[in-house]
Amino acid sequence: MNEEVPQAAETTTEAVEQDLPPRRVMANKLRADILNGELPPGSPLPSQRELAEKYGVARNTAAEAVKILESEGLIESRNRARPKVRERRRLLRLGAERYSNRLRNETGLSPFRAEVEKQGKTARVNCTSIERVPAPEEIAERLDLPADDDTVVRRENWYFADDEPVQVGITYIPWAIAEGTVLADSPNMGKGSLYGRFEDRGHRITWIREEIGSRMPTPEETKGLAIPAGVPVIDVIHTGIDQDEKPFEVTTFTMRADLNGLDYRIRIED
Amino acid sequence: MNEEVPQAAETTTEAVEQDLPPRRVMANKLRADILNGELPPGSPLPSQRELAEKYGVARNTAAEAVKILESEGLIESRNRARPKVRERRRLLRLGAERYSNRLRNETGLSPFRAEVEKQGKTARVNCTSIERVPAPEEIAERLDLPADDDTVVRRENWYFADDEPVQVGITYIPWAIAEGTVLADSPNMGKGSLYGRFEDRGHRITWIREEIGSRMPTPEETKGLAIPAGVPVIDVIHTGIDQDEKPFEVTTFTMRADLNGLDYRIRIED
DNA sequence: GCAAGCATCTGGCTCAAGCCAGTTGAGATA
DNA sequence: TATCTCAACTGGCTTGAGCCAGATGCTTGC
Repeated sequence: MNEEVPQAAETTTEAVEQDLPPRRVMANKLRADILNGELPPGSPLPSQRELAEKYGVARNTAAEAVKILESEGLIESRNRARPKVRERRRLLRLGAERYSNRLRNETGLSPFRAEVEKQGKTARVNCTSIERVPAPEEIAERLDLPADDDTVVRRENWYFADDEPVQVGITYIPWAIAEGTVLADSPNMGKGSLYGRFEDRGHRITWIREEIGSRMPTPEETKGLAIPAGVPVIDVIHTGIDQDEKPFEVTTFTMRADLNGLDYRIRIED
Repeated sequence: MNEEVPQAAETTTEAVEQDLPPRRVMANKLRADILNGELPPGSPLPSQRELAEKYGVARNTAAEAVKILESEGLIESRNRARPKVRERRRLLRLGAERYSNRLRNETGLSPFRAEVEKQGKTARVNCTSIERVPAPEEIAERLDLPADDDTVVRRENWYFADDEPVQVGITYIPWAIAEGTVLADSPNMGKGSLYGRFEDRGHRITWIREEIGSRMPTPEETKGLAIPAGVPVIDVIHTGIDQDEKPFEVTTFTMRADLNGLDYRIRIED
């Protein structure tokens, strides 16, 4: 490096520090390095001790700066190994077409499988429990259950793409519909999967309602879905509605937001 | 690879400490107190110094435990005041009906206003900039713009509910459509708002595509939307599509996830 | 060429001490 | 009664010291 070539404008740099505490200044500089490609995705950060020396702060402070970036989702640290700049993963895009009756009849696949395999990954679904329980209030409302008969079948499913857990779904089915069918007691749904069985019982999926929110995961979810720090979850309350406008099924999904997205095409009614 | 599928078990309490580091144990106990109502929403936490003494740890450690809960979105700390248990706010529920042509013609309101006022709040929208720019790649794709003519009007809007900033939207409109209309230069859209003007130009909104994701906010977003720690944002890439299946507008929304949710009712095609 | 063993390094976590700016509430003042 | 002042307190943040378990990489022995 020889002559000083004057910079144009400062697209980024020196708004970085303006009486901010050292850990913030440091975090800002590291963030800039990540965003401008100096620290490309996948590359390990320098050690805390090196960073501390480089920026003239205590190791503690350096660690805090790193933690800031971690909480922003820019950095991933695994156990006690070097933290790395997080790689942007390709999202699973979940649309409404996956519920299509035609698609189901043609492929015989469940909505999740259909979607994941379309995107070139390997799908796996684990049904971890099937129980008969009284419906939680939120669910009873959406299923229009009478107060004196709110028994539902609760089915818990874990969804994997390429052997990585990506979401959990809990399906609630009115007992009146599930009774005496595989819905009530078998993890194996057969051809056409869940919605095939609903159709057998006279409920053809015609509308869905999707209520979508996002929040930070609970500790249980963090553990169960192996969610890295700085990654939220997307919550979806999905209601299946049949040809007679009757809800026949509610599923609550909890999905890792770094691996899943939603993609809907919706007709606007006049 | 044996995936860990956690069980229900442990409805709540005493898995709390099992060789976890003190700050975790402490966080778990505090979390339990919050979830079981001992510390109701809105109530202030004891001071760090009190907590430290109560749990027999250094103040530093107590502060870290609090920070854990903050990052989970359970606690809100404002500047240098006592942290409080976060109150669950009512969500703005954004559906697709707000784009309805009939609704627009009847009320003359923009989609956001229609939705917010329906929910009994006061809506305000600030148009902070209108520029003519080349379309970012993501946008050009969705608008089907030819590479040699990718000029768009970029309109930045800030949305407030009851005077609180809840989302930002950036709308991109092909220059060919905006040229010579208020779309190109005026913050004031007139009756029927944005989509009224599109209709004037022969583009009646018929379909929308909504691509939804979630992530932690950038520092700019945190500042601009006054997002508390532990709250993610919901990203929506919204594409407006007309009666001829032509996209005529793309808007990217960034919304506070603690104040906004989405609620779609979607017809399943056979 | 390969596996096992081992010393080194790293991040996770805790502590005690301390400074500072902003919040808070009680009491004084108008 | 309403406003102002001010001292006490609070959380934010930093430091430097230190312990530990796990990751890492080199060396040794087969």
